[in-house]
Amino acid sequence: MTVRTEPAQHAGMRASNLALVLGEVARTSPVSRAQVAARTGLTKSSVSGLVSDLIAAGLVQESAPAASERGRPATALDLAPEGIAGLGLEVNVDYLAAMVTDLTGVPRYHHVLRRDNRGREVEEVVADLVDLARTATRSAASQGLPLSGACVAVPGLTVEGAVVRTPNLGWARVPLADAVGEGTGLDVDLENEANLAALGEMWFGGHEHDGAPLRDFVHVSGEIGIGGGIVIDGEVFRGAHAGAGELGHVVVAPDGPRCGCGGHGCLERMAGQQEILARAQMATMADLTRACEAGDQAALDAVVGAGRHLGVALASVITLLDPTAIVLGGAFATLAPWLTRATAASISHHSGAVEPPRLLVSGLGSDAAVRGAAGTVVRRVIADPAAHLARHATRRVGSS
Amino acid sequence: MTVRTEPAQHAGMRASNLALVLGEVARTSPVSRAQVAARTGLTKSSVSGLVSDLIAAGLVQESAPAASERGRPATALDLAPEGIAGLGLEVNVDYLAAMVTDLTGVPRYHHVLRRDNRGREVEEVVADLVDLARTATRSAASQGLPLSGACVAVPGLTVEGAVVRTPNLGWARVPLADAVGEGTGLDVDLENEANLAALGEMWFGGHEHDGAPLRDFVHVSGEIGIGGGIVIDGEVFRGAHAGAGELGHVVVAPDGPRCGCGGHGCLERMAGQQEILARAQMATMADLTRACEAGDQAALDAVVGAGRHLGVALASVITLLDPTAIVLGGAFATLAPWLTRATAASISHHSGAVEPPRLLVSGLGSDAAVRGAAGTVVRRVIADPAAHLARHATRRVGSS
DNA sequence: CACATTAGTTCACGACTCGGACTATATGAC
DNA sequence: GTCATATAGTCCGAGTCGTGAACTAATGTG
Repeated sequence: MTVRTEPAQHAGMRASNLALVLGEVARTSPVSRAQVAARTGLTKSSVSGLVSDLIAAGLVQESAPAASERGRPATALDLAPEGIAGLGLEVNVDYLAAMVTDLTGVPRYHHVLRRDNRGREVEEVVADLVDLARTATRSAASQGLPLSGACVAVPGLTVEGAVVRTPNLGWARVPLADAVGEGTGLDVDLENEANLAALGEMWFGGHEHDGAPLRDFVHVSGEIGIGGGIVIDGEVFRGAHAGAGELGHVVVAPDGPRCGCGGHGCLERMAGQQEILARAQMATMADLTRACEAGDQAALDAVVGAGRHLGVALASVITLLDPTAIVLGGAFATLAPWLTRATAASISHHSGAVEPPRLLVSGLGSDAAVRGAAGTVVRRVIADPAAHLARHATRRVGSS
Repeated sequence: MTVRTEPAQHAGMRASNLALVLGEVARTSPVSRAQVAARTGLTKSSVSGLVSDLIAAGLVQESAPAASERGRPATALDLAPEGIAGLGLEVNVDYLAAMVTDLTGVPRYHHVLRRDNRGREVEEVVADLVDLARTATRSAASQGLPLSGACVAVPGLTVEGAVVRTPNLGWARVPLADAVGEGTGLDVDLENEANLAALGEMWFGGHEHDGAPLRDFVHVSGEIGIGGGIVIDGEVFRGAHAGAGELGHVVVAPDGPRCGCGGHGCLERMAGQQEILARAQMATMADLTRACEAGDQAALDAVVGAGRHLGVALASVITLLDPTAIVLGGAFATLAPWLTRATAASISHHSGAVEPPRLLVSGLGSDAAVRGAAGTVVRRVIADPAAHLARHATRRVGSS
C-alpha cells in the first residue's frame, strides 16, 4: 500500500540487505552468518558478502567460536562497540546534559550541568551547550570512539535544525543545529525531548511486550511541562507539522481554566508540576516526594488528583491510538507509587477499551531523553549502514 | 529508520519498480514513458520494459499521441479502465450496499438495500449481503470487468476476516469474509467502516492540501455511532489491536454519564444521533434537518451543543495527531451548515494549535465507505502490480 | 578413522537496471 | 524540399548483485 517514490536499483538492494543483516546482528548478537541467513531469508553466500563489507567498515566484528553441539562451530558476529558512537545532548529548563553512546548502546560518557536556564540569555546557554559538547567529543576521541553525529533534545518544537519555540524556556527561532555543528564539526539533528525520551525508553528501558521490545506505545514525560511521545511500529509519530504527541494539551476539563497554550482545561494546566505543588502547598518536587513518603494527606490528595486528570487524557489517547502500553516517565515516574492507582482507575472509568494497555513506569527517569538522543545517532547508522560506508569509503575501487 | 524484515532480491526490485511506474501512471495520467522516467528517476529503457509488462497484464493502455510542440510526439499512457475492478460491500445498521469500481476509480455498479438490520438474524443479513454481492459480480462480468477481490465495510472491529464486534449491530465473532468469499469466489477483506470512509474521502472526495490530495487527516463519520478514521501518510492508522481511531469514545465530559462502551462522558454519548434527537425532541435525522432549515431553535441548540462537544474531542485529536485537515462526514456533513461554526469555535477555545487544521465537509456523504471499500481492492493492485501479474501469469516463459 | 553434521566460501548463472547508441517522428529555418 | 534540432522510445552491451550448488573447513559420533 505504500507509495514508493524512489526507484529500486542494485545499490538500493545492497543497502537494504546491509541494513537487514546489520539489524539482525544488532538485535540478536552474538549470531553466526548461518543464523543470519536463516532468519533474514538471504542465502549464506549473500550474507557472507554483506558481513565482510560490514566488518571492513568496522561495524561488525567476529569473536571466538562458541562451543557447538555438532559440526563446525559458528564464528560469532557482534556489533563492534568501537565502530561508531553517537553524541546525545539535551537542553532543558533546569539542566544541560551530554552523553556518548557506543554502537552497542552502552554509555561511554555522561555529564549533567544543573542550572536554571529560564532567565539566561539564549547565546549564553548555547555557548554552555557547545562547551559541553566539545568536552564530550574530546572524551570520545580519547576512547577511540569515532562520533557519527549528534542529536539535541529540546523541550519544544523543532523544524529543520532550528528551535521553533519552547513554551517553558521562551526560545524562538534559534538555529541550534548550526551552532552545535560549527562548535563540534559534527552533523547535528534536533528533536523534541519527549519524542527522544520515548525512543530512549524503547531502546534502553528494558520493557517488553509478548517477549519483544515495545514498538507501539505512548511515553508520558512529566518534566516542568507534560510531554508525550507516540511510538508507532518502532518509530516516533510526528504528525503533519511535527506537532503530534502534545499530551500536555489534551483537554481533560472542557470548562476548565485557560492554559498558557491558549486552550482551556489542558492536562498540563490541571496536572502539571505547578498545579500539583500549588495544591499540595509545596515548593519543590523533592518536598512533595518527601511529604508523600511521610503520608501527608494534602500532598497525596494533590498527586491523586493529578493522577485522575492524567487518566482522563490517557483514556482518550487509548481510544484514539490503541497502544500496547503507556510508559510514565520523568516526575510521574517518581510519583508513581502514589499516582498509578488513581490513573489506572480513571482510565478504566473513562474508557471501555477491551484490551487496555499496560501502565508501565520508566526505569531511566530524566536520562531517557539524552540516551534517546545518543541512541538516535547510533541507530541511524544501524538502519542505513550503506550511507555510512559511502561516507567513509575505505577500500572501494573505482571511486577517485 | 525502518526495520526491514524482507530480503531485497531482484524480483522485489522489479516488483517495486512496477509499482512505482504504475503509481505514476495512476497519479498523473495521461503520461508518456519519458515523463514517467523523468519523474521516477528510472531510465527510459527500464521504464519501457516495465510499461510493456504492465500493458501485457492489461493494467495500462496506450492512447493516441497528443499534439507535441517539438520532436516526436509522446504516446500517452493511461490506466486501462477494464483491466481490473474492485467490489466494495457495506454492512451497516440501516442498509446494505455494494459498489463495483473500475481501475480508474469510476463506479460501474452501485446498489443500496435500505433495511434496519438490528432486529434481524445475523445469517439472514449475511445471506442478503451475499446475494447483493452476487448481483454485483454478475454486473461486473457482463461489463467485461474482471474483479480482483472484494472488501467489506463493517461498523465495528474486524480481525483477520472476522467481525469481532459491532456495538450498534450486536454482532460478535461472525466469519464474514469466508461467507462472502464462498458466495462469490473472490478474495474478501474486512475493514472498519470509518477507516474505509476516510480512504474513500481521500481518494474520491476531491479535497486538496497545498495542491496535493490529502494524506494526513482525520475523518469523522457520524452514522448511528460516531466513528473516526485516522489517515497518516496516505494510510489508515490502526494501532496495536486494530482499535485506533475510535473518535466516538474520546472523553469530552469527564463527569458525564455512562456510555454503552463502558466509559463515561464519551463523545458518542454526548453528541451521538440519539442524544441530538432527544435534545431536539425529534424522531429522525430527516426531521431534524428540516427543523434546522426552518430555523427551529430547539433543533439548532441541539446541533450547536453537539458541535461544541465535537470540538472538544477534535481539539484533543489535533494536539495528539497534528493532522492537516479534519473531514466531517455522514450525518455531520448533513448538519454542517448549523454545526461547523460551533465546532470551529470549540476547537479554537480548547486548543492552542499554531497551525490549526482545516475543517472540511465530506462530499461523498454515506457512500464514502463503499467507495473506499471498492477503491481499496483496486488500489491494492496499483500498489503491488507484481502480485497481480504473478497470479494471472500470462505469457511468462519458464513457469509450467 | 570413516561418517554425519553444520559453517562458511567460491563461482557460474540469471535477473535486473544503467547508459549510450540508434531509430522514429515531429517542428522550424532556409 | 531539405537540413538542423528536439523529443520519444527501443536495443544491446556492461555492470551489479543475489541465487544455488559444489566445495572446503571444522567439529562430534560410533
